[in-house]
Amino acid sequence: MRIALAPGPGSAGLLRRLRDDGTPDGPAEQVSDLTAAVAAAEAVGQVRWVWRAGRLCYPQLLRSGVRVRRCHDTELVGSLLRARDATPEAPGAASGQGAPAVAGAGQAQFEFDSGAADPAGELAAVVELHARQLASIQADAQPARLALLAAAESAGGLAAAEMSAAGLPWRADIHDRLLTGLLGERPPMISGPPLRPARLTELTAQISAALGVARPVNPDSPVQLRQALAAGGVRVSSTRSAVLRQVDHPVIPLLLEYKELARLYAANGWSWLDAWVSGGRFRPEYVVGGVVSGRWASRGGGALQIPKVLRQAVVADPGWVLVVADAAQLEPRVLAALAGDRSFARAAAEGDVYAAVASAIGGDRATAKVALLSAMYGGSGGDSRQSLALFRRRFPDAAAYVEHAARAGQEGRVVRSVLGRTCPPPSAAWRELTSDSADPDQERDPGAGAAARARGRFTRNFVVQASAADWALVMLAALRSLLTAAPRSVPVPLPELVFFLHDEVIVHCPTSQQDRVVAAVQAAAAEATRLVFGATEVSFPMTTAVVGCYADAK
DNA sequence: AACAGGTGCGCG
DNA sequence: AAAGCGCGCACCTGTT
Repeated sequence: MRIALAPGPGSAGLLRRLRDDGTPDGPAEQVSDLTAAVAAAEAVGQVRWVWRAGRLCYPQLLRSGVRVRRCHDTELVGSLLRARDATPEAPGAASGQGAPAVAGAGQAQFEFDSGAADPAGELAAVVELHARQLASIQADAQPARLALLAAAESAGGLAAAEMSAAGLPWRADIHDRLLTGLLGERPPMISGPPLRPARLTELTAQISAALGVARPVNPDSPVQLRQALAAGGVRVSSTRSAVLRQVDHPVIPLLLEYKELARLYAANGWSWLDAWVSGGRFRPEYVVGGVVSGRWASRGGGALQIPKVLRQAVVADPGWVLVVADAAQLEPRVLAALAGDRSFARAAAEGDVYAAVASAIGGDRATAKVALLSAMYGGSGGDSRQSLALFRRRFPDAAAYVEHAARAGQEGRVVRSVLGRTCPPPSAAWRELTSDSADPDQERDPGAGAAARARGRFTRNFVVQASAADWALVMLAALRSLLTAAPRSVPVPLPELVFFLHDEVIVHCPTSQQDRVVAAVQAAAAEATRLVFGATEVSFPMTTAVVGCYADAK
């Protein structure tokens, strides 16, 4: 059963039952307590809520303790369909001029036109959009796959809101102790230029002394630092750690230590703690579909870049544990399943893919890993050349799959993930830059080849990264539903999804539930593999660790 | 004072 | 000859 929903005014809202094709099945109904109405409908049966966006509608429900199982998120589905239908401007090959930008056919088709301050207007818009989106999915060349993607993306919207509401358990006291140990006491908050923690001040002085400069150098300034290094006879192309590490000079260890600590202080120091951790939880805001490949992004708090040292602060509540699960070597396995390469699929059938590839190409594991990464990322650096050639000879179908995607990108075409997520078309500037000139006298821009190859690397990687994101999203959706659907003879708090990062998920659960959660993770992975890739020899194992502290997972 | 773009580094 | 994919965020620098 589908029910369209529009919130407001206040705690009231509008509901309208829909048939499975999206047409209304009755009149719109006003309810005075929307949350209660949603809870009541969820208790009775399997509802798919049809709403403008979980991002907008769901947090309110969660605050009242109401969860929903399924939804159709017109905002998220709309952005999938817009990406699919986006058409680049006509190539400017003949004239060398970029053709004027023409809105793609689907450009305006899946958007909200009303500001929807009025619930009736929003409900009508939702109902109409939903029907149009269902029809558009049915008209796709691969309707079943796209429908799965739409459902998974919508479920992702639910999971994201639930994870933000639950929060990642975070011990501010441990974090604070860690900072103090590494940086010294927290600098007092005063007006004027911010004070540095003691350890950073100390290092700054030592760095200036080691460089023998009269005026103190600000190590945060690449310009100043490069000048000071040059004055000391050290010439570097940049002040990146990787570059500095190759230099032999007494100041280098000081600089490397400074960089590491300054980064921790700036990105995840006390201010971060004040801003993002409250009530023992870190509550990031996830942006579902925020990356073109379908990976999630985040807004504020740098949720997807928590440094490894801070994992010490992620500690389960008393009587609870963290189940940390990670899809092992996801991208190579995805390539194996995508490409239908028999030999490669056999290599990815179990165990360590890199080791299996190594024995197939007669090299060591590290070489095999470089070859695989080069195949998936488009690298061609000196060391990878030979191993990549071996890889291509031994696994021709896998190599051909990514090379085909690279060629499409270079030629300005788009590529799609296994479930039909489409990469963006090239920009007008790219087309302009790379278009062949009809005028033989006109110099071709020397950057044209580089731009074409860069797009080739992007689409080469897109088919793998986006298909991996498809798999992970379906896995997350399956896990979410397994965790909440589990029968509970004794009332025990439900396990909670608390973190998701590309190929890794953390569930916080009562200790008594840990075995069930681990089993659910494995079941979710198997389900995702079946739904996304059908019958395949490739396995997608998930490693799981049951720990009290995130830092103790692998 | 505010902004844009570059640099650098954290994560996968 | 140059060369790996995708992000978010903080700081610096030059400009308005």
